[in-house]
Amino acid sequence: MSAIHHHHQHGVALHDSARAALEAAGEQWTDMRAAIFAVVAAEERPVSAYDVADKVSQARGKRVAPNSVYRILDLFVANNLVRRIESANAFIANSHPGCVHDCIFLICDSCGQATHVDDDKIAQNVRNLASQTGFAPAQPVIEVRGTCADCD
Amino acid sequence: MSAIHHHHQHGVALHDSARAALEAAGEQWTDMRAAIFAVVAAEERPVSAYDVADKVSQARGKRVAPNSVYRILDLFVANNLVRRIESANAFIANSHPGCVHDCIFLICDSCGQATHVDDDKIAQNVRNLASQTGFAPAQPVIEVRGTCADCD
DNA sequence: CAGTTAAGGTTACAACATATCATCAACGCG
DNA sequence: CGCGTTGATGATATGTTGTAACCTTAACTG
Ligand SMILES: [Zn+2]
Ligand SMILES: [Zn+2]
Ligand SMILES: [Zn+2]
Ligand SMILES: [Zn+2]
Repeated sequence: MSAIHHHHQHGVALHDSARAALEAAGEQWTDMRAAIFAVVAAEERPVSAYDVADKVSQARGKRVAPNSVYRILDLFVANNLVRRIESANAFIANSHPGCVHDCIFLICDSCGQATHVDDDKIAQNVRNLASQTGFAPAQPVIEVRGTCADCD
Repeated sequence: MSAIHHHHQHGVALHDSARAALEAAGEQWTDMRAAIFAVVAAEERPVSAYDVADKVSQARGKRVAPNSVYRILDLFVANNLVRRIESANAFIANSHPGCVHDCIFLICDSCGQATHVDDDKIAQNVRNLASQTGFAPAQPVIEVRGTCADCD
């Protein structure tokens, strides 16, 4: 495997790996959780928790409070099903739930699309740099704002 | 100059370079701007715009609305006097206003302290990675959450 | 002087996030 | 069965972060 890779999973396959990953962690895959994951996974761009709340409310024909959405998104983030995009205060489905990386996201300032790339070498360099100064890195945040190929 | 460096400026010196950088950009260094810069520069941790508003209000004995603070912080960020820490929704003074880098910040989840490091090689690798996919990088965001040496 | 610009004030509102307590279903067990 | 426990979600309130719209003032310009 090269240090740089790129991978995707769509629709049912992604849903299934997400469910498997969550259940492997001893958590339940409930209807509510499935609905929230579906909404996040349907988007190529990061979605805000409030957007998720609106969409899930529509899908279920019943108001779902942001509060409940945050609870579940936090659970997803903790279990690597979803990643938080710090520079957008928003969330995006992890295209490879079982597999843990210090992910790098390229976020288009024009269309909002986020591309997920992993480069373990860069991530390791960042962690090493932090360690050199006596800092114990827990979670590198590497996001690149710019313009995607389509919007260029 | 090594690719990795680390530098600081304090008190009057920092204030002076900030002023010089802003004026070189054709902007004014007003009392309000000086007061806001002073508040941000006095902290080793990222401060929220609302914290700045409170502190500046105290310092001037007159309420300053967050709105005004945001206006000026945005100007500072645009001119590289202050950096925004995306993962904290907060701001920190740039320790080297004249000098442009893709800065890397190490933010302690325990005490909140942020350390500013520059490593042009890592930053360049991140930009190159983005470019390889056809993405035009404008602004890499590289922040590391973790625990500082003091809190360890 | 009138016209223009830049800085900042005032008010209102929108977007993002958390805290607290209540409800309900599922499960284990005497 | 009745009962206590746990985990998931609901309801409501509140806190924090960020923007929009419009106004006032001071300075500079012709
Ligand atoms: Zn991967
Ligand atoms: Zn785009
Ligand atoms: Zn530097
Ligand atoms: Zn610390």
